[in-house]
Amino acid sequence: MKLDYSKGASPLYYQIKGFLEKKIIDEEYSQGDILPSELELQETFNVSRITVRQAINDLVNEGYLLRTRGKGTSVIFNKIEEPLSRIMSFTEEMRMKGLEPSTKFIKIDIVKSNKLIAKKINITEGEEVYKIERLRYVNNQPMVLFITYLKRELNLSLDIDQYTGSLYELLNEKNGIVVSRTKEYFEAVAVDKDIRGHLKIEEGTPVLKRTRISFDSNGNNLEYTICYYRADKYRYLVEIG
Amino acid sequence: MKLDYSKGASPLYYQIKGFLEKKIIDEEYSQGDILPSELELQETFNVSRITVRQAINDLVNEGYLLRTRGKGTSVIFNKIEEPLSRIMSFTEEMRMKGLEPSTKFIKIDIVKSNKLIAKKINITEGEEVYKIERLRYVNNQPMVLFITYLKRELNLSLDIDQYTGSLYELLNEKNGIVVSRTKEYFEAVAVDKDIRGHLKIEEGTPVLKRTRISFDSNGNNLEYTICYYRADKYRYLVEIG
DNA sequence: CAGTGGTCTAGACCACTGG
DNA sequence: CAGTGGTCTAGACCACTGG
Repeated sequence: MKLDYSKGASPLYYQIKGFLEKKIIDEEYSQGDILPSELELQETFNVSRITVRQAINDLVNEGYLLRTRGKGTSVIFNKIEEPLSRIMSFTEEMRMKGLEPSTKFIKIDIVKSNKLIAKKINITEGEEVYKIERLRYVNNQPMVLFITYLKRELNLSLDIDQYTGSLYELLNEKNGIVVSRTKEYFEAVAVDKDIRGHLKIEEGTPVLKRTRISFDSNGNNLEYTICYYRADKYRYLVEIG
Repeated sequence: MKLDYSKGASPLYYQIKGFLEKKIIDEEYSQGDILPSELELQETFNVSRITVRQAINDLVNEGYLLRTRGKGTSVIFNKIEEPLSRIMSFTEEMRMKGLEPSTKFIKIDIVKSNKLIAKKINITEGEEVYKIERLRYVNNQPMVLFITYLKRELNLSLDIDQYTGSLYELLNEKNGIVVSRTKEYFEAVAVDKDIRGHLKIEEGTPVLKRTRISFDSNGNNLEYTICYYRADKYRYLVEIG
């Protein structure tokens, strides 16, 4: 196998990683299979052992591979079928299921933070924050109401047409922010008349409440969101490990 | 700094990792701080750069550190306050909060699997499985009802006294099984009279239903558990990233 | 025993950061 | 510019696995 040594090409280990990753996803190597040994891979690609190991290490850390001394490196699972735990937006999640979500009700305001909000996004009580409310539909049925608080320093547009799609995509494009860690709480609750109205549910219908705090890659918490899901239409999937 | 070079000692990189980890947890290095450079650490410990990097890489992968070329390696967060996403049993979780859970109602049976159970733990419909029901209390209040299905091949004891503590700890001790990946669904539901009775709640009280499939390190799914949480007493925390 | 991954050394050149 | 982490080489010895 020839690697690309030209200027500007990806690092060698990265090319090897991609080569192996593709074989795993294509199931040329499938669950339980033993990969070629490090020595074989060294000879195949004509690189040093450390370079091979760097490629394999990455795949181990991403949950594809398991190394066992004396035995070899085997495939734990094939990612396409069983994705790893990651941070996914509602939009992404629905698209993965082949559904296109729409947004029916949007409000964006600048409000003074109360004690709870201030604590959640690490500002002083009373400081102004953005409050965005979005009601998201799938297949013409209300699915979830999001109430999001964001730091004022993000300098967001007050044009509601900006907020019809994924908020995470927007933050990424406009502010270069990547959400890299979240903390989420799950509760089952009864909700008030206002929220019932938005979700079109009867009194007494249980609602899944999810509260999320997000952090960017520098560890700054930037978002506090409360989500109310119609529990009869939706269940929330989390994968860990 | 002197490392332990005696026979049977931990690897050098592991000792260095522990040294750095301790300083992070003790907040000698706290959020945002820049660690000593790789060169400095090499000299401090009198090891090669690769050894230093191996220690740092582990800490990066565990979410403690962030490397930036040209700048240095900085602390993203201090684990004690904000634990990473990991798989935790109910017992562990409560102990972390300083509470000791107890188990009030236990039943273990061998039953024939229906279609759903068979699919979830990857066996043929009708094959026998263990069904374990456990009602867990905290502070003398019912908190959660677990209904767990496990593969027959695990050869479990039918002695209910075995199941008063953490099931995961038991599987680890008796069968050498480590749960390394899970898939969990969250829903808000209303529950039947039976479950309401166990949880001591009124009709109409929303309940948080959590469904979990666990996989061991070889990717075998071994457990299917349905959990009903008293939503008024409990909220479930998930951390990702 | 041969083969595997685990650990480690002593170097090298590079791209990026900040002053 | 000096200092940082990113990539890479060519070796070495080791512990563990399975036949």
